[in-house]
Amino acid sequence: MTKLNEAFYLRDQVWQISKELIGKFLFTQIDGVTTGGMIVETEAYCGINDRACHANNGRKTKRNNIMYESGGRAYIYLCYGIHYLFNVVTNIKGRADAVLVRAIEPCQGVEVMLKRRNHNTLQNQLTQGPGSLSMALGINLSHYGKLLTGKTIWIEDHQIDVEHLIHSGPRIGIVYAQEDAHKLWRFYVKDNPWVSKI
DNA sequence: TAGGTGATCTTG
DNA sequence: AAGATCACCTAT
Repeated sequence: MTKLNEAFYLRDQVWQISKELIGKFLFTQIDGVTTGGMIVETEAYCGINDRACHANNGRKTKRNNIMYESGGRAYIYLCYGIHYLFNVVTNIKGRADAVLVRAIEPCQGVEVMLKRRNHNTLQNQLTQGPGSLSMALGINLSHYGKLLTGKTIWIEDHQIDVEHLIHSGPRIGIVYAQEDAHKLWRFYVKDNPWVSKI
């Protein structure tokens, strides 16, 4: 039950970190209420040479500038005008890598998550897909840039060994990325019902 | 399967 | 300045 420390996030090779985040636990604490669950699906986005990454070709805007800071912070952005997507910034300052968390298996604060999502009963859609997950956890732009070593958003290691269950495939929704669209940088727990449907 | 919604990029 | 695109989700 230890919170991942800064050193975990400061490393290179974001795809490795993306894979290691499977089986870890993502939490938020908002208004005294903790919500969260086990990460079951992630995608790696690798700096200026990855055509699918927001920092591709050195792009740096008001939206993505936090990607260039040192790892261990939250990069959150509005997608399609509606959904807030949560990413984990990794690598040292100046290297704009990030991991998109795409799905969690809920374990804490289910009642509050149901309310945030306007759901009555616990179903897989509650935290399936990056937009849904963020809404369930109450993540929005007020969390932009927050340190993941802090008390609002953080990730814990519960010593669960899922490595043998992790599969990989191409990332979702990035067909425009040409040859990079074929990279196997999406990681997920095989046969886990909380993983998003393609 | 279409449409909502807004930041960013591209085109003229 | 206008138009296209986009790391998505929900209800037809």
